[in-house]
Amino acid sequence: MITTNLQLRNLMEELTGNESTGNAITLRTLQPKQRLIVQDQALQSVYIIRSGVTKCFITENNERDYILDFLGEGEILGEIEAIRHTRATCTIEAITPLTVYTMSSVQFHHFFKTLPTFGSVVLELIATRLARISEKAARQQLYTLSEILPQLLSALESQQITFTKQDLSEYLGISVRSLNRLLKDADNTTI
Amino acid sequence: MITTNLQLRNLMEELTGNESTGNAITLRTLQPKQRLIVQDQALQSVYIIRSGVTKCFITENNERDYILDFLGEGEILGEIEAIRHTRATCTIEAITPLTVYTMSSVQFHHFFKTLPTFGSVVLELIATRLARISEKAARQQLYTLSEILPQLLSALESQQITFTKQDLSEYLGISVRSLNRLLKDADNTTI
DNA sequence: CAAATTTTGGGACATTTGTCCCACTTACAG
DNA sequence: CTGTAAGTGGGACAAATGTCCCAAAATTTG
Repeated sequence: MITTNLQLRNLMEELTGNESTGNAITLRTLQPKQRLIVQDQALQSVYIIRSGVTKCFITENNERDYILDFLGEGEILGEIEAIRHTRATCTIEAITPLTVYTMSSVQFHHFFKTLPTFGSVVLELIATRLARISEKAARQQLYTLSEILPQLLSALESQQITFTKQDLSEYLGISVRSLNRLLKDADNTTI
Repeated sequence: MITTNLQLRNLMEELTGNESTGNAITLRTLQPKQRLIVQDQALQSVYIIRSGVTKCFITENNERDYILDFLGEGEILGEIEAIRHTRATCTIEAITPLTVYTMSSVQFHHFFKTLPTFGSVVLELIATRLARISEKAARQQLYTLSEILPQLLSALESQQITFTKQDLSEYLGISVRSLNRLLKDADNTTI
């Protein structure tokens, strides 16, 4: 539900404390609803979440949003854009108070090439994200929502934060109305 | 519609001809409907398409398939599994006669680390794939199919191969019946 | 604390999509 | 050439989802 990567979080903590790498990394804080990255914007930085949770979403031309994932501690942001030299493909918005490590895109490339641990952790993170989003897309197309909902609800219970119905429905790619209907029906069958 | 990566294809051609790297790469040929990778299977190799087209799909527990993408020349296969040390997350099936370059997963990691060009091309390819599948997922959730279909049809026209209705509907994540209905309606509005 | 705003819950109806089924065409093996 | 299988096209109905709308609850703000 909320992805994290403690390995990368710990590594960043280490790099920040290290004399030779620490001054390339700064910290930044955001409040809920503030946006770290805005779709179609050119980026100069790469971020790694130190604490807090964000939503990563795509806004289509019809102004509707689709939430790809909720990203938490140790997740990296803006790396796809740094690698591909493109504008932001999605928007990153804080849904809790947020602290991120910040480095320039150039520095990111430098770390990636010169620090084997950083390189392999980031590579694995991106590969994992690709697998996750692929599986999510498949699940959403192949199952009816009433089959997906129970999984989502149990995933929600183990989370410490609560999501708005709006966010949940955008994560599922359905309207709030449909989500409400499903939740009501789920209740009835449980009783 | 069909993704390709000529940069990687050319690079592989070069590496195959090169004395020091060539003997780590072999060629393999498949016929349409043959499977190069089967979901949940453990892999020992990484493949790069030399010629032909494949479909990359996920089979869910309800036996339905979702086609993530059609992969053509220069696309890499099995790299996610090599990076993450996991079993195959999807199945790769030839839909035309296919020739692939084959290398062991170990060799893949070695190339990635020691050949800067190979590393950066593969990294960029994976990043691009992540962006593509994210956009596809968003599009499928946020637009009605009648809005997506015209884009798909125009993409189809520029392709040299024809897809079965089955494949197209699995790419869209809908039933063949729905696809037929949409195609019929699209015709009527055009007339 | 009260007003204003956001969030939630749900009725009623339209639209979309799936399921089941059958007929017609096309490709291919014997 | 012929029978079988695979692929295509579509009717009829059921189920899922969206849209529009309104009211109650919760949250924020002055």
